[in-house]
Amino acid sequence: MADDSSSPKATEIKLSDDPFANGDALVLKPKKKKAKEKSLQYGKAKTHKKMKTSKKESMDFEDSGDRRLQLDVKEELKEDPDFVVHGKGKKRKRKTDHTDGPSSTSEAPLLKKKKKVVKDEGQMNLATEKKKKKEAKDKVKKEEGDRPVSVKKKSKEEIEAARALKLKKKEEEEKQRWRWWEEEKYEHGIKWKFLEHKGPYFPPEYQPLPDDVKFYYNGKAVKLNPPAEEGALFFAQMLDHEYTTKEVFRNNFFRDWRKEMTLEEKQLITDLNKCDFGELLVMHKQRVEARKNMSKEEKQVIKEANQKIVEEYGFCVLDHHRERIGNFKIEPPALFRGRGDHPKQGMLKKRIQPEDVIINCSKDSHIPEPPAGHRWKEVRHDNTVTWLASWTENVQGSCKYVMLNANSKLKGEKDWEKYEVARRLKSCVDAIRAQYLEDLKSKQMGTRQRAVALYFIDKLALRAGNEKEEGETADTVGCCSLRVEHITLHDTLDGQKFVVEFDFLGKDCIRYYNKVPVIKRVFKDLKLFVEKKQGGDDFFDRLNTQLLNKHLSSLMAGLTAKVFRTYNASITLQQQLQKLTNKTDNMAEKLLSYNRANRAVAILCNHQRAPPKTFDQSMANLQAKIDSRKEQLALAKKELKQAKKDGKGSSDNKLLTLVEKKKKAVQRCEEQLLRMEVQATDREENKQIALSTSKLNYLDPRISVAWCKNIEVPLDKIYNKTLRDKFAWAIDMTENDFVF
DNA sequence: CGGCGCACTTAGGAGCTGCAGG
DNA sequence: CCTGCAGCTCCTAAGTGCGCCG
Repeated sequence: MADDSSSPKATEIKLSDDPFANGDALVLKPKKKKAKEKSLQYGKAKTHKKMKTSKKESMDFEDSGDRRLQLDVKEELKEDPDFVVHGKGKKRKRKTDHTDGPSSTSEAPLLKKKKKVVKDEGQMNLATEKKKKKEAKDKVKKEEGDRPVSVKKKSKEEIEAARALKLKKKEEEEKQRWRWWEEEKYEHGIKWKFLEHKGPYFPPEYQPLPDDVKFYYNGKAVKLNPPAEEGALFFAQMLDHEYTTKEVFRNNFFRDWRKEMTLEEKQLITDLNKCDFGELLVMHKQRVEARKNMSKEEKQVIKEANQKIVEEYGFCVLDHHRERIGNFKIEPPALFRGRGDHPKQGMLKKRIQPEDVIINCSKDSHIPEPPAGHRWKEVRHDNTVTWLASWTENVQGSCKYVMLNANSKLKGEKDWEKYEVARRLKSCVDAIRAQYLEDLKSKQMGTRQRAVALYFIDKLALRAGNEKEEGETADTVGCCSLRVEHITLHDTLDGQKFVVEFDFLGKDCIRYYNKVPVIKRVFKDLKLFVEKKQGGDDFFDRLNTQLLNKHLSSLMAGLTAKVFRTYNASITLQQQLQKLTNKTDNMAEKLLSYNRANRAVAILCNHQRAPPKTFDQSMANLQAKIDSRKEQLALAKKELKQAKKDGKGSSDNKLLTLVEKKKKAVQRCEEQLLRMEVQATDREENKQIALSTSKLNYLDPRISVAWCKNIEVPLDKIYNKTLRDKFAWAIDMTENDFVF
């Protein structure tokens, strides 16, 4: 397993045989897959029937699907004193090792000229790009025109009209789209020249409870003043959630809630356990129910009202173009829901007033009006930042921003740049790997630790792991903040040598569990690092993310720890797609292959999700459908046989057409069955894996676009509307021969 | 030169909705 | 025509990394 070179993670063995090692040599062609590729971790790419899933696909470092169990264990973990080790009473801050900064100069040649490179690559050949995209677009249009109209029984004309309208709208939209990627970039640091907007949208004021809904304390009805009452309602609404059973949540809530009470109320209400929110909860449920049961017309009215709000507040004008704002609504007050064991869960997140909000826009724009009777905290005109409004949130004291939608120029350009940086890493990753392998032997402890950390980041796609203030957030770690207790070293394990077992909570308290064979030198270093340390001690005591990133930026301009995640994710997708897909596959198989390639990335990046609540049920339903279809197929086959028999020797046309008909029926049945089986496989494999995060944030869209073009899969089979909007730049500029 | 705050990306879950399939 | 649920949108928390300041 360990030496499976097809693994996206098996970097140390790949240093020399990386198929992409010499840059552009390799072109992603729609041809057959190479016959002699080593079998990849996902097992059979081809056997669509009976893909028995899960076990086979485990990645090389992963111990037979262990990661799959993680979510189930999450709860237990919280109670397990051996796992959750709390810090030791102070901020986790480290002394830095001064003796071996990233001063080494030998890497210098790696960096070449920066900035320029990105720019040139980005802007290159505007003319040809333009031409090509034009052709591509024409082609699309033609194909759409040729497609036969779906033949439903209903009024064909209506359908036709609707279709035409849709197409027209699409064209319209396309015409309106700002093709910013064809324009010159602004000078460094300038984000816009003109910005105008209406300011954020504030949530509605609190509406006091009707008189017949009462809160009780100690059995007696108490009418609370509105702010306290609002707090009570927040808590009541969450009563069915397990949050409200947690001690920390309850204590935090109660403390903050009391701050909203009048002196009298405060004196009376001293014990949360004596509070009865029952009627509030009932009312809440009734309201939810009522909303659900609204008539179509009522719903339509609400929908239209919302659209009006979006129309008014949801857009801004940025450099002559109307752009969608991502989050124009101020976050309404609520109880803070931190993830995992968050020390601040249950605290009251206060209502934001215009007086808390800073507005950012052009001086010469129409300055947004604050709501009547209010003022803004400040109006500034800073075109070196991308936000339109900001405020400070009271629970964590952090800043919140109103920013543009992902399909905007500002976001898109940054995204494009991100992938270009990752592509530049591709061209020098071999040298960087060689360097850190060398550094594993350094005399400087700091350098060694840096090398090992890089090895993990590169091979396992770990996050950088910034320091966190203790007591402010849940106890989670990344690479640099790993502690001794998160790692177990096995000289041998299950027949493999030098196995490192990781078990820690990462971002969003998602558990990372993995058993990884490492090279001997790394293993030796790891042993060295843990000497004389306790479980709660930092694993890399001479390293932090600043040091690491400083070193990385000396190797390549713009290189930081997170670039490795982007790079390894994208390169993995590209490699897997090439291995898994066949042009001769049918559509369902192609899509399964795409999902599997996507899945390889999601597993690498540890993107998990809670299994859908209805997973087992819906799986069983699907299986039932498959079974009944199988019966149908058997029946159809029998009928075909019969028809053939009857028709043999006869020249009766009726009989012959009957045979043909039956043949078709069998075929159709088979196709449907296959499609369902593929779907079942896909769904099963995806039980606890979230594909969306990597699709949205890590996979260079040009890889997917080129794949679609090459293998003749319509793009909307893999990208929904949002994704197509976000990646419009890539869809527009990518040719079949794109190589990441 | 390290600590901190700001700006921006990445993340999973809740809740809604539209449509496939009965 | 109804309904269940997959897939989407929305929401906001939780990361990364940079640059400023003392």
